[in-house]
Amino acid sequence: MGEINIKQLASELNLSAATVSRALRDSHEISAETKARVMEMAKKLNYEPNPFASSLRHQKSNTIAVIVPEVANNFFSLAIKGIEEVARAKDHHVLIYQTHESGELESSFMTRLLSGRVDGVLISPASHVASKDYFQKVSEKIPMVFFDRDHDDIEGVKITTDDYESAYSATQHLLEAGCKRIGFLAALDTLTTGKKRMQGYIDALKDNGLTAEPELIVTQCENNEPCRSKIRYFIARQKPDGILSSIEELALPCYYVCKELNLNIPKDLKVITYSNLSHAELLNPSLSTINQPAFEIGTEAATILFKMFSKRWYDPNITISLKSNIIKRESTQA
Amino acid sequence: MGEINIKQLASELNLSAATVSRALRDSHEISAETKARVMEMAKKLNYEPNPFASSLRHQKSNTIAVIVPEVANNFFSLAIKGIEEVARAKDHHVLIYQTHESGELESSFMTRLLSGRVDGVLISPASHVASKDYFQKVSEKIPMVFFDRDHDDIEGVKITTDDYESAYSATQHLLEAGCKRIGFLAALDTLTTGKKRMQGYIDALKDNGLTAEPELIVTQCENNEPCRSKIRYFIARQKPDGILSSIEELALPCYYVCKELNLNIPKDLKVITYSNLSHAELLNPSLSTINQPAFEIGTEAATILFKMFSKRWYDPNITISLKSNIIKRESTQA
DNA sequence: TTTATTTACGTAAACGTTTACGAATAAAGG
DNA sequence: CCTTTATTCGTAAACGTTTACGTAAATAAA
Repeated sequence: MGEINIKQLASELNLSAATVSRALRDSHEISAETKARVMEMAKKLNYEPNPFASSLRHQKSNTIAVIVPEVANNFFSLAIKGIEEVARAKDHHVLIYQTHESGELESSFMTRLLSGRVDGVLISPASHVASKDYFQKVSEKIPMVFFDRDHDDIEGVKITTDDYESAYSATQHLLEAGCKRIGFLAALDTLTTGKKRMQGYIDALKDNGLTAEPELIVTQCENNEPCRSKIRYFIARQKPDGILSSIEELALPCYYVCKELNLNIPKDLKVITYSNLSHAELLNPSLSTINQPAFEIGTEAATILFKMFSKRWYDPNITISLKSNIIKRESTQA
Repeated sequence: MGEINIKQLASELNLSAATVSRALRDSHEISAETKARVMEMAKKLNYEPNPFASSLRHQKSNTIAVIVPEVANNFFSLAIKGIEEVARAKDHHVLIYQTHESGELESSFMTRLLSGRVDGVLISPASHVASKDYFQKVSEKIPMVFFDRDHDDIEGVKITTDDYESAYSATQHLLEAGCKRIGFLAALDTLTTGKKRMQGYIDALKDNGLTAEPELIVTQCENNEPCRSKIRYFIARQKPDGILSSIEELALPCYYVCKELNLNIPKDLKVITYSNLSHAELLNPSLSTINQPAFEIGTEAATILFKMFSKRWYDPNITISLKSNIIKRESTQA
């Protein structure tokens, strides 16, 4: 580990470790002259204080944890970017954990964070839920903020987007583009996020005199290979003329499937999806998206976490909703 | 921080802290009966050992650092995914740092890691270089692996891809598709990575009886807004009929620019680029890519780092090159 | 001058673990 | 029976920092 410690540095200067420690933290108890001597020698010897000793003594880690389903995801990588930048400004370190949508893994990460390894947690929960006890347990001990995803039966500080409204608007948009038979590719249906998106879809249909038929809602279709064939079967069988996808990973397979089935987007099937694809405009056809402010969600969540650290945040149970941006492109053209 | 510590746990059991510690680590010095009692009570009281005390004592952190230019990037997020998975399997924690291509930031991160905060470092260096001393300084103290990017004048363990060969092949591919005037969008030219890509381009031209004309090489064009206008000017002025881009971020602007200039890809201009875009196939036209095995680079780099930890790796100066995959699509069709 | 206050530093304890060393008991060997 | 060895556990020191407390000298107030 680190080479030189504060005692060696102190003896080099004929000072006590206490004085050196205080000098380095610019304490008023130390003379300017001594401070200068200490600083110089510290730089000369490349002294770096041992963070574990420091954390042990202070009972704080200057570290936060970010728990996400996946890093390699347009939304989460952007959110993490935002989080890291805020943490950097606050001189904190960022630990990353991937759950791969597993509740068990998530539970294991969370409970192990109770050791004091981090001062706070930013989490976007896994969709496959085992137990939920650990959320409560952790948030009782250390500040915690949900971002993007959350459970409606868990209290906490939550940064989300306008999932209901955006799904409603997107459905409305499909209807206005002439769709009569709109399919919904569900995901995250164990989470508030997914439920709201579905409810927005259902209500928009209802408000337009239509009913959401169960056979038009595709569920249990996560990110793996059977997914595409399930979608192919759905499109071939149900012949929807519009699709609202609740995650990017389900929308892009539609493009491939339409090629296979010789269907034209948007003539035969219009597609709109939640997505943070930065180049949706370059797709063929360009893809209409519900774009979530991923970066801002990250910065906002992190900012609030730091406010919780400094007790400048008092509401333990609040949901802050940021606006998504619906961008209409060729894939939903009338 | 953590609520209960080992002393309280011990007193609860009428044992000494030492015994509890040993029991938890399954030491042979402790009777099976006692171990069981300890385990049970530890679970009951949700005991989590304080990692800082443990790290302080052991002089190891069970943590690795990943330093990258950006997290929100198709390549790096995939690499990080791979790294995290390997670290998970080894029960290590992963700290993330973004340099935003700044050498100063990178330097600051690196030198502060000398405190012992991490047992090893995985780094993909920033393109804007300040000094390079810190690479040497860090790698002398703790295991360090370069991935994807590196400096040719710095020794070390490096996981890269076949940059020279892939650039050569891509250029060859453009030539075979009929290009006579191939532009090169340079990036990372301070790094071995970028230099090799350019050399591959130059040599491929030379081997085909052509010379790389300076006005066909666009440099100093990083990821920001002036970038697109620079590319627009380049295409309008130099009228290349083929472009090899050394990073994804420079290739996609070509698509936008060609729309603006009413140029047809691939008829008027063929484009191929280094990229980890997962849906290059869906672009209009579908984009020919040099696909780097980002995930594998991540896992390979991490695996080697762990071998260095356990002294099962002896070569301090070696470059391991993984093969990139050139995927020819519509954007380079003859 | 004496006393009170300020300045500048040192001593030692504490943070929570781990582990070298030692000790007590039990089992085994003679 | 005594001695040796194995088993099981406790004591105390150590990891490197920080900080409450103490103290000596210098300065100010009386």
